[in-house]
Amino acid sequence: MSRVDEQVPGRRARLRAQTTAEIKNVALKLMADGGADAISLRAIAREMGMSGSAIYSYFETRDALITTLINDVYTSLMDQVETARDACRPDDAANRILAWGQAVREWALANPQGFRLIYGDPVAGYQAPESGPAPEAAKRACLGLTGLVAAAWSHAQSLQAGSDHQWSDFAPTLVATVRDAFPDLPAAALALALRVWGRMQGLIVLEIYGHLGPQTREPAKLYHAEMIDLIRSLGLAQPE
Amino acid sequence: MSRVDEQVPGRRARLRAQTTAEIKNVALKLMADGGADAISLRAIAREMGMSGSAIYSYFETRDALITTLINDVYTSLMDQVETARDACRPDDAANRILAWGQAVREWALANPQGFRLIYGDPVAGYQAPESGPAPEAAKRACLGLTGLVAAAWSHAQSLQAGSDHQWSDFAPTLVATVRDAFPDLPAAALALALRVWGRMQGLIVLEIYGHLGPQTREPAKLYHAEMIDLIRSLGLAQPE
DNA sequence: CCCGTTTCTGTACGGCGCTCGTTTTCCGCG
DNA sequence: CGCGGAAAACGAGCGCCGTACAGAAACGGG
Repeated sequence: MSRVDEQVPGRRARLRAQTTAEIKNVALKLMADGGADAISLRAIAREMGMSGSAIYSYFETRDALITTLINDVYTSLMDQVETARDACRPDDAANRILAWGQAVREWALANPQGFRLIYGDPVAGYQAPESGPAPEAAKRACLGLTGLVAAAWSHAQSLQAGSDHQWSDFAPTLVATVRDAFPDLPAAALALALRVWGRMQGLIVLEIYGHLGPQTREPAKLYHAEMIDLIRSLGLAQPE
Repeated sequence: MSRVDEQVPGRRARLRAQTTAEIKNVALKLMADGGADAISLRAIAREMGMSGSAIYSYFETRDALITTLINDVYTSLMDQVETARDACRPDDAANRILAWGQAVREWALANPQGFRLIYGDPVAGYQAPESGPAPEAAKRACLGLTGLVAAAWSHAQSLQAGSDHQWSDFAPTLVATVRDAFPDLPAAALALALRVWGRMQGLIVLEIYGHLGPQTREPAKLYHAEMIDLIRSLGLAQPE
């Protein structure tokens, strides 16, 4: 009830936020060279010039730090991907798909360890939480792709015969979100979105984990061809 | 020069092989529940009732053990996949592709930690060796897929316009093997094979690493649909 | 100014990979 | 049979790690 009343953050809280941010930055630096396993609380503390156990004032456990990192990194990936998509005109479905895919790949190449953190084995015995920003980001990914598919659905629909997907095949919350955003879209379109997701990730994962490198010198060309084929398989005219 | 003469392996060597095998089996068991990071030399030794440092008579380092495991596991995967493929008649290109893809997925679901070991971050700071059984198995995968593509090439060729792949885009040893096995195949077909690889892996990776589970209850249906679409995109008639 | 909360420190425990000097085991040869 | 020597196993120790805990220090609101 002081004059300044709710100077909401408070000096103490500001310092705390700053230290928390520094911990995360150092952790990201350690991860960038050395992988997720190189993220050690003691190393972070050493780098910051404080005692190892002091970190525990900011993160209850190493897993908690990793979880936070995953949330941050996943969110940053999705931000960048959505930005790239939105740089194309909304009615240019083909180029929006291409932009999405290439944005994912470029982000992955720029942040390989971050990509591994999100999509790979993040850390020993780590269990992905049921909810939180990371699953939220995964849903953004899946939903964004659904949007891309929705824009192409009038062309793609006729090519999706043969598989009989039900709404009950999917997670209720995802279904709710999708049906809210795209009321007229059938379950088959959501299935197609998930398949598109897998198709965009496949080559990237192989590349990031070093399985493609020994086979080809032109992974970018390969990925581009795959995206073109994907666009064609959705019944869209090829871009450019 | 005893009566048994050259009982070539020798009793000692047999014991050694047996112990080596036991170490690997215990390691696989530890990996099956707990992931690759749960493979600790001390835990293996404890399980086997011997001193921790004794393991070093059999494996120079933990990474050496992991490398051996990767080789074994990767080879077993490829054996199983090739067996599944060969259960289809050679001229039934579509079903051979389907069999290949589903064999990979089923193996992955049966050995998720093994799959992570091969295609994910196997272990802290682990660097894939340049040569050895594991890259060899990767080449088998890639080459096997090339065979599938080759069988479909007469149908697929016309659909691969637009991308200009050169032989020089690929690893020389891979090119040599491919051109030896399929002399008439162009570079574009090899590119297609790599793309098919990525396409088969994409959904599996998402599923194994738990990104698909929260979204759908029917990953098998999804994967099957993807394989059907893949087959269609190669210009083949859909199976059964 | 002072009390309570927050933050930080040092120490400790157990587990890890790995090294090294020592001891045990046991094959193969004379 | 006995023995020499190689292979294998041991155990202590080093430096890491995550984590727990008790006490000291810093600090902000009353």
